[in-house]
Amino acid sequence: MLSSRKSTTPCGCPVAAFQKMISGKYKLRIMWDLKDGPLRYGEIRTGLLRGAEGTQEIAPRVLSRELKSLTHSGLIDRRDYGIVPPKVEYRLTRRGRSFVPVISAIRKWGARHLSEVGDGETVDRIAAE
Amino acid sequence: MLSSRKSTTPCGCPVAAFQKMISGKYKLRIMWDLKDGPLRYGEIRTGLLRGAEGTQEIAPRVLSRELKSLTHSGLIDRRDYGIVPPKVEYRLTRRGRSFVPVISAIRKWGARHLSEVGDGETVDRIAAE
DNA sequence: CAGCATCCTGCGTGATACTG
DNA sequence: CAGTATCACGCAGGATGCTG
Repeated sequence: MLSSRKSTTPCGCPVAAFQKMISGKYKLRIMWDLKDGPLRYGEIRTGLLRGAEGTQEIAPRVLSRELKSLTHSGLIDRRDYGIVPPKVEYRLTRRGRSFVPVISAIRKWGARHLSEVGDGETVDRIAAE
Repeated sequence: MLSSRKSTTPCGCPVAAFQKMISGKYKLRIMWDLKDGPLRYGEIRTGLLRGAEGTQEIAPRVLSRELKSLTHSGLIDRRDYGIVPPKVEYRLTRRGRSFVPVISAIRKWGARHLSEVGDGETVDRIAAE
């Protein structure tokens, strides 16, 4: 039954596409860190550890996955210097750069409306409109 | 040392908080649909089906979860009319409303840079900066 | 240094059936 | 109508250990 074809993202929800594209805990952070210029694999890794003291090290497998995904999405570009010891840099593509403002918007909103809530714990319902 | 406090979401990543808050396939879409005014449970459900032909019906459990999560996050408000047959409306809170522009930014970016890519399938790497 | 190979686990998501 | 109760499954994400 039509399982083969899903035609995902019909047209009514670029949001869904967006969500899939940046799904993953680190993608947005990676892009944000990259906005200041190219970074090497290790630098990205280190960067992701800042502000995450409880966290151990990011599993290489995971980081690698994220980077590949972003590369595949055309948001970042991988530059391998092909030397030893290895040196690989990641940088935002044009498309990726165009996305930075969006992340910026998200961060600004977060800064104003979440302050430091975010962990998923009781947001002290300010709800009541 | 510098902080015995775990201080989740240290400060360097409101993005992470944001991601958690809107994690879930429908949250953003729900909010977007809600921007035009209050909707009932069933209406939201129906709305989510638009543009998702391969998709079956959204599992009540899932939708319920999303709605609770959003309510808990203070982005939407649940209004139970307490009558039979049941009538419940969901609407954006002030905070939720403030978030709409962000979604808008996402949609705009998506419309311009993803068109209809999103499925996760070969984005035909436009990469090369 | 920049990864890849393997195993394991939690939870987000879906499907179905039932209720106030 | 607006949900809750169960069962099941795929996959993101973490932990090691190894390599060119």
